[in-house]
Amino acid sequence: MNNLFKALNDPTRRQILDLLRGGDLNAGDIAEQFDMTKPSISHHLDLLRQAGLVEATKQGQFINYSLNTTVLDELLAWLISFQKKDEPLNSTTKTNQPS
Amino acid sequence: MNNLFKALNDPTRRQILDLLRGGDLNAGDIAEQFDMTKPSISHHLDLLRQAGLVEATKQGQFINYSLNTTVLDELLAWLISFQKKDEPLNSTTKTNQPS
DNA sequence: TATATATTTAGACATTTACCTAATTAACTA
DNA sequence: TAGTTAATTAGGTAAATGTCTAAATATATA
Repeated sequence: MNNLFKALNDPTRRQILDLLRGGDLNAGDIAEQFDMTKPSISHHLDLLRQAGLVEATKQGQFINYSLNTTVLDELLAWLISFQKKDEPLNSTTKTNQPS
Repeated sequence: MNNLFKALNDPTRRQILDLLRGGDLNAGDIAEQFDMTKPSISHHLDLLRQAGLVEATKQGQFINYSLNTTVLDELLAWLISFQKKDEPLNSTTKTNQPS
């Protein structure tokens, strides 16, 4: 989870993920969307890859990046468990009801 | 979202959230659970508070910390939207079916 | 083969982060 | 009121982070 949270803790990287929802892109096309140098974007892509959020596949001289959301499942499960554990385990406990 | 991701991007802070699932605790009781000084924990609690993940209420000389999971809803929605957008918008598109 | 293009790697730098110790603030209690 | 306890604030430090420029690598093409 550490790499995942680290990867998500940056607006540029989250924007990259959002971009890739529209379909695969190569590194250059991604870099074009940001006011930042290619090496910087390359670094961000590397962190996303380390977290398993994107996959990089070489296609000739280009490198294609695609989204991989399966890693997010773990995070999703963690979040959902919070919503649940917020209530007492015993579901017979009275909660506020409209009278 | 920035403060939220920042707050979650630290194992100690995530452990504090996990701790608070068991019920409210004051700063000292939280600090006791970690091999770290009180000022350091105080700092972590501050970041969690800034993100809206915990609420601090003074009770005499103690400060009570309680979990607030409503902030996680936003993150949850963001994550779920990823799971969806991964598939083409058009739901009539053929997917792999067992033959 | 020489040149151009796509991308990464290397190295430097400023900022942020996580931690510590020491000092401060606030509240309780003998 | 003096002393103790709970917690934060202040200030310092080492490590991590995000960015840049310059150099390197790999592929394509004239």
